[in-house]
Amino acid sequence: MENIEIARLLDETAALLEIDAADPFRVRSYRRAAEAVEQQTTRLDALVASDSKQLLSIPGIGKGMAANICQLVETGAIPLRTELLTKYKSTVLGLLKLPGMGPKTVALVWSALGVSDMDSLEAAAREGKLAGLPRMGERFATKLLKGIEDHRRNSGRFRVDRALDEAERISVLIRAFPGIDQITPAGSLRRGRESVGDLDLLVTGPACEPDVVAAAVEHVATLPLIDKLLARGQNKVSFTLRNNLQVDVRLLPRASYGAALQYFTGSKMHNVALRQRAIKRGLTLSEYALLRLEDNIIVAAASEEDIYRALDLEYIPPELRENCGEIEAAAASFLKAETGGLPRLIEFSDLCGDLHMHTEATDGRDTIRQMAEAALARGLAYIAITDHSKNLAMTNGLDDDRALAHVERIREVDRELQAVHGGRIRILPGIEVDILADGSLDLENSTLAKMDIVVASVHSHFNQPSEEMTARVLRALENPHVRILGHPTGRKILSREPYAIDIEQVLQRAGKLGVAVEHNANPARADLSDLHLRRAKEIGCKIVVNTDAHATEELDKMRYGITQLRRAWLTADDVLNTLPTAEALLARLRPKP
DNA sequence: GCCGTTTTCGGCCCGACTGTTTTCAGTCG
Repeated sequence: MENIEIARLLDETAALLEIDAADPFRVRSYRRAAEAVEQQTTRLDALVASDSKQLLSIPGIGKGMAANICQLVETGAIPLRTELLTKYKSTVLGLLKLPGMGPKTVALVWSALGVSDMDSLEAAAREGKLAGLPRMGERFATKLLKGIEDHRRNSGRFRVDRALDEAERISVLIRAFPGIDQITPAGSLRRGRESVGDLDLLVTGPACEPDVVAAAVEHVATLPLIDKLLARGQNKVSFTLRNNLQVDVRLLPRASYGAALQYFTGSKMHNVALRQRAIKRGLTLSEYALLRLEDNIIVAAASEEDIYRALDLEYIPPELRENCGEIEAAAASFLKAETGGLPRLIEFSDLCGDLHMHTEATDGRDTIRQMAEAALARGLAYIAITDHSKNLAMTNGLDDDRALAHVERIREVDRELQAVHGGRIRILPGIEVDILADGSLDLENSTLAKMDIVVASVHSHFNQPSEEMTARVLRALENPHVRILGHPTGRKILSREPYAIDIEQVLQRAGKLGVAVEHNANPARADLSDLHLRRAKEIGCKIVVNTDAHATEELDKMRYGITQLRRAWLTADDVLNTLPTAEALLARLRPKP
């Protein structure tokens, strides 16, 4: 059983307990355990089999929860969850996803009307049956029906690049109001998640001071791109766009901007842990300020740095704020401890090369030269041109003859550009070969021998048995010409479909063989999640972050990749294409046979 | 159910908004 599945079942148990009006702190402990499980880089089912006592070393997991996890792994069920499901149908959990429907309300419609799923809730609302219940007037029913409609239309999350585009579009409109200095996207977007559920925008400037903020709020609440206005308070406006992305805008005075930024960046669990830390120090942290409890004196509020420092912590980069060890590490850094401190995370400027891109020779749009010059303009020192091989016929993939001719062209352009740019950009000849069903590659080894960079990729992951696909990749890694495993999981970030490949096995093998594992920086296809990347680092895999660019402007996608590497706690030393020259990089990859 | 410079019991994060409440519970982030 995958960790994500264990986490899901623990989280469901928490939701059911909540509907059952259980002790809220017990509910919280199940939630906390679910979060902790989701963050683990090693598989808990393996841990249960080998040494289940190790579960207790995970923060948030005590004796009771460890027993739950053991039973779950061994029998596939948590007794408490099973018991609650005899009382409530599992479809009630879906009701919690509707706006305005929390555990109390779900329990109420269940006990009063026998409503246990979305269809019957919708019917009850339409027939006016909700009106007899406390706190459920006509407006509640209207809102609920809209919520059900929206949920059916679009209940998914948004890709980070799309959310960033929307943030920019909205920011331009808000900035048109006089007295707005700064607009910062917060929430999961600032933490660098690959998808976001909603968009948090924090706004500050003279127009956001308490005595004048009403006018700015009015400006935001009447923006032309608003589809539905959801809420409007003294300094907050919530709305949805036509694509159903929810946007929360908060207008805040300069003096408390740091506290607000910290608060709304989250994550929730990070904030909870931080506030617990504050209380232990006689302080209290809110979105307005860090206050001393005894006399309400403001200790810090204007900047995030001030707040972390006042809590005896080194500044924690947003990407790490998931409450999975960053607070302990920041405390160690603050105390200048020898070990266990925060790492200096990789930055965009650390990257020196991109080893996976396509040209017009196959399904790319631009030429070898254009790609190289675009890379140079972005500060890179080397690239590999890795067009598709023949098996991908729809991309005009290269057969052996064309691939060999392409190598010659690449070397020729490399020589030309060395003359023009004095060797500031190098182009390595390469190929992205397809891994066939039997694990062989679709070009001759004699062809691959001419390439500096051979990226092996599986291009049809889905609807295939996992064992077969895993075996296929492992066999391909045995080919000594392969130096990079291309987008190994082939996953789609917005669908939660299970991976077609056993990542653990593949990473283990890749690490042993010294094959680089590429992290594809295209946000639509971020192939290794941050957790997989952490695991890859633990195993000692050589990690390469690439764009798989099909046009010059796609090289900019490297920024998303960097964010995700930072989320995985990676430093420049963990990533191979931070090495300054092509020669240094090639020396660290598996030697050519 | 977890946890411990408040250790084996008694705590456990904070504030705003909504609807319909005439004083606040429930939801949300």
